[in-house]
Amino acid sequence: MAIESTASPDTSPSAAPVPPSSVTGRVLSILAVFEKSLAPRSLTDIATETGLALSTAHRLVTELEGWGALQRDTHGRYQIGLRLWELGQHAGRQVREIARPLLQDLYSLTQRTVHIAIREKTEVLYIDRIYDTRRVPQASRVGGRLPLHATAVGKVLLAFDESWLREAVLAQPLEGRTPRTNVDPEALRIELAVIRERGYALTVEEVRLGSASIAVPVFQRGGGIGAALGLVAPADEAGTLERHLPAMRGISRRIEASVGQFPLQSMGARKPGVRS
Amino acid sequence: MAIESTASPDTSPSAAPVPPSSVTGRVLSILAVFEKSLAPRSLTDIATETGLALSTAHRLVTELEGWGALQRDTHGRYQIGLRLWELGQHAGRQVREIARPLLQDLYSLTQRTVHIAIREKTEVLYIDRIYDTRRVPQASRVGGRLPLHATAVGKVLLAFDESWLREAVLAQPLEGRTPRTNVDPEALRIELAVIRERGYALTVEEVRLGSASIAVPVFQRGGGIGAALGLVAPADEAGTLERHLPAMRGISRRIEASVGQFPLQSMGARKPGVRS
DNA sequence: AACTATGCTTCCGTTCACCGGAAGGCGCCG
DNA sequence: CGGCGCCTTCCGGTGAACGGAAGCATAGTT
Repeated sequence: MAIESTASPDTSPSAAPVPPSSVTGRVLSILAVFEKSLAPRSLTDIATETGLALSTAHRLVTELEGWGALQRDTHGRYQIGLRLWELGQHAGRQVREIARPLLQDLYSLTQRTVHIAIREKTEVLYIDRIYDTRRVPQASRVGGRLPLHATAVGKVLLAFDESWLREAVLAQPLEGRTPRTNVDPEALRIELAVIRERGYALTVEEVRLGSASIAVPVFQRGGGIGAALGLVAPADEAGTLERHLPAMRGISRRIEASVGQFPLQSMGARKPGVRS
Repeated sequence: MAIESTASPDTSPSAAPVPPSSVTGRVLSILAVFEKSLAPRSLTDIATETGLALSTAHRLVTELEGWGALQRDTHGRYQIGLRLWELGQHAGRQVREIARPLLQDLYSLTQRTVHIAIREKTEVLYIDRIYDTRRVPQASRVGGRLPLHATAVGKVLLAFDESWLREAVLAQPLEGRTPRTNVDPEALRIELAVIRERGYALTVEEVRLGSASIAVPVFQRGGGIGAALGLVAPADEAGTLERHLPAMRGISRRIEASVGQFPLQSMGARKPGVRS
């Protein structure tokens, strides 16, 4: 069962993409083209980026368009279609529908940008967000990813997850997003222990200069962390972010309670070995 | 170019689904299974619902899972995967990112559930929504659809679109969601003319008993309607909904202005014949 | 207006990936 | 223990997919 990883260590970034041998793989590789950027592509672009023959790309793309997985703009270029968007809304739908109103409550309590995120592989994935009216510049967006070690939500997700996972992430090279990002594995290990102890993470300008963030865990019924609830504010508020903790913890409890009856399985990553 | 419509007028609802002949079609039919309900399916379920042989379903589903289009829960059942959700977020991303903060502004001005919707084929598709803290029961959800003729946003979308489209929808059988739904084509035609004249639609208990709704159009730079901005409230507020119109129109203008520079093409449906 | 460039669409004979019946696990329940 | 439901693997025949090439459409150029 060799998984044809799309994140292959391709030596030449712009050349010779290997077209998958199965039709399914080819179709998926067409969809994957749109993961890199949201820019609309011409048929030729798609054929080039996937390594497929033009006529093959044409046939597959036409069928995808007919179904609604892709759609064409006025120039005839292709983009992800609405039907895929709808379909994607189903993934973890309960969680988002439950969390959204509670996120709003948190927003009205704090008047700050708030978001909820989960861990996907070794990155943070932002599930939903309510924006501050003051429009603090954001480093991420809903559906976007950031490294686990640089964000407040990421640190929480890491601190409360299993130790083997934590060590695996710390063992990788850690990207520095700003001069203030903590990229020292040893220092991070200590920081995560502190976070686990006091129950929240606080970062200042580690992901973007000018903004600070605080986050608390959201646990699952069966034990283990399911998500993280975060709040973002201008860096000059960093000293007073802790005052939002009671509200954040209260909302986190309510999310845990509401989500509890649903397994919440769909959103979390499962470990490979499943027993019993 | 016969489009293999999935919404086929299947005589027997639970039996004999015809498996598409192309691999692409089969893959898509597997994804389509999850459009009906968000319930996780076993492999056997998928094979049954698509009409595929078990071994075929197994092969395709395994490949989809490997890529991340599907994922398995603890019982081994399949669901839409996170990678598809992320991908879907790309569809019409600008529009949603631009509209979201403005929707929030409208919410803070009105303190009512507000949403933005577009037309997809002959239905309303809800793009985004901010929920009222009072939790008025909702008939729809983000990513969900409702008939054009029964909702305020739908009526606006219909009223300001081209006449051939309007007539086509009125010619179809019109489903009544509640006893108060207007299902008479002639009466609807008149109502739509009134809506076009005064610039907004108002519905009371047409989609769900106990709730009323008001909506205004959002036009595109190039002319033509792009979306509709709606507000939902308990039915007893029906008489006073018009007081929200200034706020709604103001926000609509701002959405038009912000979206203007982007073509917004991706979200709207295009008519078949494109000239010049 | 004629010409060139670029990109999309259609066609069709060859071939290889897909299909699906069948047989072999695995876990559950009576 | 034996039966059952469900998942996974295997393998030979075959038809759907492949891709080169030719035909169109549209925009840009002399």
